[in-house]
Amino acid sequence: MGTVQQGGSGEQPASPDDRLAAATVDCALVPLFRGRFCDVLLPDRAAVLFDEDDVIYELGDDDRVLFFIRDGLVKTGTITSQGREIIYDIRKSGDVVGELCALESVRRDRAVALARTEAVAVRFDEVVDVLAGRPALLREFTQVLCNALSEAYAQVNSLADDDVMQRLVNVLLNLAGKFGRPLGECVEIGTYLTQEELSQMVVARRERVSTALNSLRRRGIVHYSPRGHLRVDVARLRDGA
Amino acid sequence: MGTVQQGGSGEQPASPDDRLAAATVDCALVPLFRGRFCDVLLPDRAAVLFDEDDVIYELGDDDRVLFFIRDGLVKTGTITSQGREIIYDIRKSGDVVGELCALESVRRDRAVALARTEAVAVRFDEVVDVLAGRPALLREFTQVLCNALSEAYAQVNSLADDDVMQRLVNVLLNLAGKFGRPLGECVEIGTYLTQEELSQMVVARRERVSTALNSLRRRGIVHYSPRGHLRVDVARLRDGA
DNA sequence: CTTCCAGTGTTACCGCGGTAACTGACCCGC
DNA sequence: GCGGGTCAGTTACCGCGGTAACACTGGAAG
Repeated sequence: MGTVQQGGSGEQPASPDDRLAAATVDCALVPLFRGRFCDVLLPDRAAVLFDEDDVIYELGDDDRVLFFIRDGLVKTGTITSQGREIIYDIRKSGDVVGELCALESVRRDRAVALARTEAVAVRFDEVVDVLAGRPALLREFTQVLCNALSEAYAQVNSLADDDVMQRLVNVLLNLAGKFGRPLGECVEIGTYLTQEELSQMVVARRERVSTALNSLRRRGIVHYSPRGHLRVDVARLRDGA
Repeated sequence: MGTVQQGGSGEQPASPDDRLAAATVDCALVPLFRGRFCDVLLPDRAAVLFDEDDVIYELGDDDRVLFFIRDGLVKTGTITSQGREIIYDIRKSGDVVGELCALESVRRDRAVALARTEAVAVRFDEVVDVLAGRPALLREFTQVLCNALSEAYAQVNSLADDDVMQRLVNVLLNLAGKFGRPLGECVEIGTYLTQEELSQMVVARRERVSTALNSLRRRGIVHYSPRGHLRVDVARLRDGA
């Protein structure tokens, strides 16, 4: 369940120039590393490695720890009392995971690596200590929380008045925004997700997502690219709904 | 839409002793005033008065302001693209409202007074300034955000695998926990909510909530008290679901 | 008193989507 | 090659809950 490695080095390039370049790219892409969060909080810390399907934390765990993703892909979600898995969000390099631990000692969500992931674990107490006295960082951290809250509310709204097709469209647009690379008319979603996983984001049966997806394919709005990656026509997706 | 009155005084008792007593009661009851938040942030500020049905802030507003409720009752929620109103939460004396404004300049939720409400408005910037350097307050504020997030996720879970009856039971248990006063075997929910409002919390049609509620009444789990207030048998409600 | 209306209670209809039960494609290890 | 496992695609059935269209009540306003 995750191998400890020495912080700072790891899979980063070795030479100072390379490291600077990598850092610049990171900071351009990501919300939390941008505001010097990494500079203040993360240097000289042990990173943890997770393989695909490794559980980062589980429902009911009582570690009050946040994970700052250096590299990789993580799903956050839960398993309902009836055993149904739901995915709240998918997070990538530069995002935080586990922010809900600020609430109580026992976790009400879970996080699982969807690919090999390198993350830095920081105790909630330490985060608070660092945040106090650094208004800029505090602002950023608050934004992270509010962003999650806002997306959760959006999910509730969507469940309230969208049908499965519309919810799927929402999920695809989100994914295209987060993981999309432009590719001709379309945007290719750079991460492979099974229909099962898609359906857990849509909150519907896999079968429904399958037929909805094929309906979009028949209309030429969605394509499968070679390695099973989805290619979506964002414009038509957006006004088709 | 809200009358400005001089902060600190208002409807509070005048003598020092009375004010201390009132403060003690407040602090015993409520999450945010408890931790000296009020002492640091709220003295000498103008309070705003809202009548029933006054809008505190609306979808699309761009004021980045949090409201600390001194007294009253406020619903937060939204109106979906299809015109359906949804209630995310109901907040009372001691709670904060408008925390989502940390995210962007335009509000994605709305808040409406359900009863005469007295609240202190504080710009988000100021909140950040006060929070910086006060870890205890920072912790509390983070808790407020995480609590909202956690409840939003719970709502998603509930929408994913509970039927209307179970969702209604959840809502009633929440209300009993927040606004309940013990009364014999039962707990009386101290605030009057129309079935329409209940249905907006349950996220279902009013008609369904009406029949579900009466089903609970016939089973003796829920009663109407004189002024239309609900009296619920928390124990049976909990294990009935 | 009567009128009006917000809130409540109920019921028939029907469509969306969960359930179940398959088939088929592809990949991996033996 | 063959068998097993994971993922994808499809369809018939049927139940929950949205829709619509009512009737009833109590309080407020005239």
